Amino acid sequence: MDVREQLLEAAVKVFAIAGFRGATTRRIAQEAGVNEVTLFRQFGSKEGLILEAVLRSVERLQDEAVLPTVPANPAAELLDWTTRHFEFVLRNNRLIKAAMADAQSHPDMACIGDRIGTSIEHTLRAYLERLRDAGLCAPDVDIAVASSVLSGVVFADAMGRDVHPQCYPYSAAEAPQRYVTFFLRAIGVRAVAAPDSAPAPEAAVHHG
Amino acid sequence: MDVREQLLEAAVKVFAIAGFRGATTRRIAQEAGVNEVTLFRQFGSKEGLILEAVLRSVERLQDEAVLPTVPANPAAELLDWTTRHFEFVLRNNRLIKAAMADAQSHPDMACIGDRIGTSIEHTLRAYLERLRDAGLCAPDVDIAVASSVLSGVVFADAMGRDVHPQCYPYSAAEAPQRYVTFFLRAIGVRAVAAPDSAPAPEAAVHHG
DNA sequence: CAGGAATGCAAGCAACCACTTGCTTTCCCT
DNA sequence: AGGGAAAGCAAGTGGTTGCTTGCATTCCTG
Repeated sequence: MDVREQLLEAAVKVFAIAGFRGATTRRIAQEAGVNEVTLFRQFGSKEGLILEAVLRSVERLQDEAVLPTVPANPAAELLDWTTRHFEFVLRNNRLIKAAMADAQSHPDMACIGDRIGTSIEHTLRAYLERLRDAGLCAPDVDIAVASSVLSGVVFADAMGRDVHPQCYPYSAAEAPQRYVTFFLRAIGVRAVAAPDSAPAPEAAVHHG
Repeated sequence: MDVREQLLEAAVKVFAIAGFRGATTRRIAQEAGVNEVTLFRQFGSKEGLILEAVLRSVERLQDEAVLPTVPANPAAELLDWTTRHFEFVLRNNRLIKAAMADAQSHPDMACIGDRIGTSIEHTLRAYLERLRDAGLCAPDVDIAVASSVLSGVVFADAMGRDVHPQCYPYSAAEAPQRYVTFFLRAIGVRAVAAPDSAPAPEAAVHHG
């Protein structure tokens, strides 16, 4: 494997654990199995390395969770999005925490929050608007609030489950299903109606 | 004002901005308008100071948001709790971010997350259980999920509104009302309360 | 095989860090 | 007024950090 690649991987790893100040060049180089001098020869400075590493790490996983352009099976589609989004935030738990904390003194780091924000904006909220326009949920639902609620509970769970687990008596595996069930009821989506248009991608939701 | 007090206030302030490693003793002392040596004479070490400062700061606000033992007006009571909790997290936005990030390398710092968690556990969730037992909401609501949803959206909004404001087209002032309205509908609480028991829900928020 | 580029290694530099020491000054209490 | 505790001040100590330098080694290519 390339030396640059090893350094980039080690940089995100150490940064997620120790933050910007705690991620020393010696530690990153050791983690990468590379001499510290090579780090500076390749990236010029610690800042250059960490910034490039975090940016690349964010870009790589921008589109893991997607939603269809035209809603067919809200229950299954929202469960799929919620599960993927939840697992993504859970997997990058520490990286997100570190980036959020360092974003103040290091504004370029805010990209990760911005990326997640625009992702939610352009997928979940747009989907919910189409859902409402298609008459598949209650017509008077506040879409912006609904979007914030679903993405918010997913974010809070993924960020806080390890810190205060007493708030989450259900496992991480079943959390998305529970949130989606609650959410569907909140926005007035019927338990699945088998429409004539499209069959259900997954038989995850039982019939009513 | 006491020198200890000045140092404790300066410590939380600087820690919230710069994190544990970034909060140097020189900077804290300067922010407090106190000689650096006094810091060590009073608290022994940087760790002792910051830990005591953060702990005290957390304890101070554990009792800001409360809920009644016996539910009377769910809409007003939940709006009051949500508003106070939201304003608390919003006000301590950066402190929470810094503590979350440093909690990994500094386990004693995790108390802030733990404190918030138990606060939610012992106030909101217990309240919702009583609400259900009193027949004031739908009987089949998943209380743990409902509690996570309301506290989650409040947390996510307060933590992310400054980073990706495009997700929050409504102002911070009206956010609690919107979330509570959405939430009440989700758990099946009727919009009405007895007109003689309490006036408009907004009246319960200010003038405390 | 020759030569240049990339990497490793040892050492070091200036800055900053938490923390200490010795001494002077201020302030409070009787 | 006087004595002791608390605070300020200047200087310094050992350790760490980002980054550099000089040189030996490896590796790839023509």
